[in-house]
Amino acid sequence: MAEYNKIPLVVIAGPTASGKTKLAVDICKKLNGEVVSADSMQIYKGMNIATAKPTLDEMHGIKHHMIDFLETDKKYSVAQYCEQATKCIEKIHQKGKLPVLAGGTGLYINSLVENIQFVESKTDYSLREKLREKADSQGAQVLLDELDKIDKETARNLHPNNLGRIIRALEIYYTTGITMSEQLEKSRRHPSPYNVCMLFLTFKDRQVLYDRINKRVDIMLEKGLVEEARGFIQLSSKNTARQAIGYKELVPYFNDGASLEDCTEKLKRETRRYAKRQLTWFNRNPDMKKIYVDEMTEYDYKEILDESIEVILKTLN
RNA sequence: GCCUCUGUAGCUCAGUUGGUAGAGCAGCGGACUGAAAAUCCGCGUGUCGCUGGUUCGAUUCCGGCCGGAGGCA
Repeated sequence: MAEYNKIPLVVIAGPTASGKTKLAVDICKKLNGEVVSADSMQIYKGMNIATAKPTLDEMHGIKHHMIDFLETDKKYSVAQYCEQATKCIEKIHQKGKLPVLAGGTGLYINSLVENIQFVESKTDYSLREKLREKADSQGAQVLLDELDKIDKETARNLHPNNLGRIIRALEIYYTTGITMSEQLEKSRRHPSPYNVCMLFLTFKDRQVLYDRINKRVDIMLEKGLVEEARGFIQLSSKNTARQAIGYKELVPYFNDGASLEDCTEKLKRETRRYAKRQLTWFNRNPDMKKIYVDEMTEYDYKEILDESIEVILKTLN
């Protein structure tokens, strides 16, 4: 039931190529909303084709936030995302409009909706570097043992191969004095300010989603993905933007004479795997209302939209 | 037409001196709090082409059939 002191918020989650962009725009048109993107790659300027960033045409005059604002050599993080997106949502609400959070980055969506409070201190890259060197010379197990003495609970849940997480857990302790598990508990002390309705676009038949993905990659190529990629593969692999699916898979084509066909296959496969990880992420959230889009052709689309609107109105009012 | 090779997981292939089988890739499941389109963990999913025979027991040995590749004509 609605709570009057909370900000109404619609969330549209789903794997890549499930139709989030279109649905978000149509919901905004019907309910006087604005889109807030929750996508870790669409934030970057110029990365348009590979990220399937909505075009002006596709936006239909609906305002989109949190896309296309960051230089590709800049790093970004969940914490920054939550800070910026939260402000966006407040502003939209103050204007009397409905914020519609749409995207495929599960971590961003959850952290924002659940109002996760991140640690105050900034990322300590030099400390990370030191810890990484230690792992290189003495093995990751040494770091995990070190963590185990500090924070048994977190250490138990980490595999020695997952070095990045081990380092992060140590970083939190060494820079703030509190352990990762304490921080996890602390991060949830603030209740969510949102009266939220979450829709999850998903598929009964996985193959239908995979077919859509394969087709979409072909369309991206027709739109000039190769040319776009040419401009980004020079980025250092340290850059977040360089991790986008659609560029790194084409590197062998540019540099090592691999065939475009082979790279395209790889690109499709990586996109499918990514979609699977997204499904895993969203599936575990029981608060999301599943909408099966298997038959989301132009013909049935109206039904999906109508159902979405109905669920939203019922949940938010 | 004859000869040779070959048929095992979705694909490429290993293997069982006869006790119903295992690698890589693909796939599936999961985790996720400052990299998250990232990172990491777990899981063989199988009428061993079909059909007779020998055998306590055949995917394995033998015969026939079917499919594929090559050679000789």
